[in-house]
Amino acid sequence: MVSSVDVAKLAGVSQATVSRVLNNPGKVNAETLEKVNAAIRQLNYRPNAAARSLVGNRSSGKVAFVCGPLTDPETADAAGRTILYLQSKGYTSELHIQDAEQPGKVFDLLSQTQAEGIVLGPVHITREEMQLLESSGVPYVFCGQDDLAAGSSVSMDNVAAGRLAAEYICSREHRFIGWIGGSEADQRLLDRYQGFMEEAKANGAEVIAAMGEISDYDAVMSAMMARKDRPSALVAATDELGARAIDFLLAYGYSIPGDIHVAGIGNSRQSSMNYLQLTSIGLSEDVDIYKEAADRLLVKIAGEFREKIGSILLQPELYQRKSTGSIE
Amino acid sequence: MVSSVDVAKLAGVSQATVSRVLNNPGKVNAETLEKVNAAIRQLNYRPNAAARSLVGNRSSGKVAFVCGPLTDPETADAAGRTILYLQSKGYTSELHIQDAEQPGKVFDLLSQTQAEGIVLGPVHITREEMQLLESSGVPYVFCGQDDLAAGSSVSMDNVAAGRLAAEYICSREHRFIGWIGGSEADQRLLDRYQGFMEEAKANGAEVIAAMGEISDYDAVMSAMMARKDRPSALVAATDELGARAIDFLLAYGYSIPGDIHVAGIGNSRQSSMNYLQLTSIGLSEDVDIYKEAADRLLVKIAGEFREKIGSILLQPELYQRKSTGSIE
DNA sequence: TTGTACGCGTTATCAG
DNA sequence: CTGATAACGCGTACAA
Repeated sequence: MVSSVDVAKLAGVSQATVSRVLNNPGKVNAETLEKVNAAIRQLNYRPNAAARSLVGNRSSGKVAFVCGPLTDPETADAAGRTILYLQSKGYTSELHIQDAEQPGKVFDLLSQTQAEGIVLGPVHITREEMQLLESSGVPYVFCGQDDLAAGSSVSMDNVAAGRLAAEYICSREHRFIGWIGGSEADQRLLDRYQGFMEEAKANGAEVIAAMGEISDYDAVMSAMMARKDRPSALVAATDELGARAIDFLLAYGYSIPGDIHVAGIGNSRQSSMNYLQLTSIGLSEDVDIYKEAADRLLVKIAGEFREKIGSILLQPELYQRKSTGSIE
Repeated sequence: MVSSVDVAKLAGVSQATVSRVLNNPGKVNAETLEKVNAAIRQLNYRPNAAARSLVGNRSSGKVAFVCGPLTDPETADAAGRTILYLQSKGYTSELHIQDAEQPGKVFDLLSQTQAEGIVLGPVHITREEMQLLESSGVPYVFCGQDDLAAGSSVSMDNVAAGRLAAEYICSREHRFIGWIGGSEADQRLLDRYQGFMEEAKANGAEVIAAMGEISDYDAVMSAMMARKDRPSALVAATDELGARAIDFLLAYGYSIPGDIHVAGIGNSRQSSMNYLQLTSIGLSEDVDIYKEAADRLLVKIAGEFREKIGSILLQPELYQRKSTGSIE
């Protein structure tokens, strides 16, 4: 590694002068400045950020964002918004993606991060990993799912969303309902499932639940639709799963909503597309929980005291679209 | 900031012992270990990563990925795949998103990065910024667009894709064709546009081109479809733009492909969804240019010599789907 | 097993 | 305007 000392040697000046050229070019003789810059170019010198932040005791300017695979448009949107917002605040984000096969691994790399704070998106996290995170002392914020501990989180009320979905579907006279649950490793989905089952049971509806990884998706759908008492409506735990359900159903010759109704949860951008028109339970597009979460994290980072910042739990609403027979 | 010295003081040991507790707990007396750990907890101590990397002169284990907004599913997919793959190789990725309003800003933060290498996805980069990047000495790889300089890149042949799109559409007897170009700040799109125009002209077709930011999308589409000689087919520079075009057309009462044909470029996952069925020119889903690009970057990082690694330019193929009247 | 002492690359404070 | 020199927080020989 080429250091400022090397540059200084080549330029025939002291290391301090090199430092000045970098930080206070105005306070340096034009002639020496040129000499030093030439040496910098010649050696391909890059100041070492680690050393810089060490002496300056300045912040690393880095934040970590943890989430699931970006193939889910909702997740991608979450990551994109958060990172872009943090960038505008001068922070660089590192993205940690949880792999369905080794969900815990993401926290290993995370523990080695020099990020000043962590935004936890929709990921699966065990109590134990929470403990580790908590004890690490790094400020963190949950976004999209409730905080298991009593930290701070900004999220839609996932249980309520599940309940609302069941309530709506039952009000449409469906008695046999399919639930497409997605990965069991996602706390959001479990919450939604819980709310959904509660309300469905209260309404006397029968639910056929299918949980599973996205990779088995076709098998899950086939198994559900092959039954004699096939459901008249499908509720998916996310819009992406709902979209995939529609994709599957179309491939198998079903018409929607003619043959079967489909609804999702999340009210993502794609759900409102005219070619999809997926009824969904979620938050308004105006609500930016990611910006909110990022702001909270920045407050935590800045705060000398580890203040308790309460959680925000937003109530979801119903967005009726064509996939459940409603004309918008 | 609480340092290992503070911990040492509180625990009544030397700083070196604290360091050992952290890195070699086995080589420390169980009793002292407990004492030190208690102090660590009490003070909420976190080792300073900057200092750590400074002394160890160890690699940062970080790679930067630069791309456009993740709202484009293709981009999100690119980022997700790359990051996940790099994670499996033990690297942490920082994600730099180019903002359409300040395209150059992303390189500012990038230049301060401690990353060992950079993957440049679909972004707009000026010659000047390329120079800066090149002279910084950080290994980099282009992915998804050709390298402006003669570095190394892994990409679909975007010009060929545009040409193929034009060739196909013209073969379907369309004479008035609309081109939805997206942002002018994306080199990929400009390449595709160039190829498209060449081939369209060669076939004697008339093209109405609409470039513009995604935010003006509705206006662009309205302007195009309001013309008396409205196009009978639309070709979009990306599948995402194609999907949006279809969304717009459906909202305005058009039927696809009945009233108008639509094609995209990229062959993204969403284009093959049954609810969208967007004809597209692109690479097979099997081809993982991101893994390939990441591998090349890792070779560059590892290599003592800055070897010249040639570029890969993959030839796109046509994927006919319902949006151009083809039954798959 | 533990402590001492040094150096990593940089910035900042002094003298000169 | 420039050059020594002292930190910054940590890992690690080496000595005890």
